[in-house]
Amino acid sequence: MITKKILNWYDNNKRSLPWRARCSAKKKEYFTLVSEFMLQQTQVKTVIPYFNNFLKDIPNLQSLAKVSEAKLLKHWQGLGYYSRAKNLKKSAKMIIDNYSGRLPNNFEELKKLPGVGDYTASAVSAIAFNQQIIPLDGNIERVLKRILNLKTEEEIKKENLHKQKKIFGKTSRSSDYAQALMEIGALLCKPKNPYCYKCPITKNCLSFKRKDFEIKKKDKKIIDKFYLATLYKNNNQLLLIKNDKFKFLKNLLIFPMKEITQSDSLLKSSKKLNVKMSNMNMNISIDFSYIKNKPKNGMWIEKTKLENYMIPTFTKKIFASVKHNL
DNA sequence: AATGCGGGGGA
DNA sequence: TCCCCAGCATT
Repeated sequence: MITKKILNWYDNNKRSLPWRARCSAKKKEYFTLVSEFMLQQTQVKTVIPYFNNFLKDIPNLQSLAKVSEAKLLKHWQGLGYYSRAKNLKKSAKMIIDNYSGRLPNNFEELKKLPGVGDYTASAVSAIAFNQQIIPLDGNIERVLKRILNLKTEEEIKKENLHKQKKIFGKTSRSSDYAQALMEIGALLCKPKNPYCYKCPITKNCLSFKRKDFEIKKKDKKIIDKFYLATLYKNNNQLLLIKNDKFKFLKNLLIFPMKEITQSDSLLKSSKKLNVKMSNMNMNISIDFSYIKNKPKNGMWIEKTKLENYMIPTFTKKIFASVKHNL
């Protein structure tokens, strides 16, 4: 039985993670909520120190609901996806106001919390409340695709993956089982060079049988975009503006810039730079100039103090690549 | 159904 | 370099 093999492997091989520490039910709920928010698109190894620091300073739902924005973001600094932090705090407030300070124990109610989608609602249901539900994260998705050797567009659709989850069977240890499946994905059934020789379920695995471990995923198109950024300089200061023009980095600080064509980009630039952002590739040409036609809503920032502001990595990258010319 | 959101780690 | 990570919200 696949369920038993997986749980047995998990019992002998699971990592010791801070949010897996034995504790009261109430604390378990809080641990699960915080860790699941932090783990959204972020590796376990990265999250561990953040989780520990967070819990030291913000030990329960009540303190989280009252924490200052500055302190909250400070704890999140470097994790990325900062709206997760704000949503986590909002969720804490809602749980206190609407659910008497205890997490709702079912998928539908959990999904009403901001920042909680299908995955997190399923994961919390299973992990904190031992509900018979298997979350579909990147790890379990990969394990499923490997076991069934799913390849075609039809086969790898989310809807079909949710159907196929039934091959994992049922167990009364739903909390452990959800974590066990993710653990197998993370530790053994890796995207490349999976450790099949350690895997407890190779006998059930079609990819193993066929010796075909390639994972089929929807192909994302990468678009090249070309921009001309202008560095306005005034003594020690550089001009940044609040971005209300481009769809990315909304309301955050960027250098004044405009989109240009590829041929223009080839012609006019004193310096060229490639910046990768999200799934966009951007080719940025930098133009240097002194004060002229200052854009509206500009913000002069002393270049040595650039680091003190909340500035997106995108802008920092451009700055870093040109600062020796200033 | 696509796309934007950040940043880090590993090959 | 490129790929992926215990995804979510918006369009």
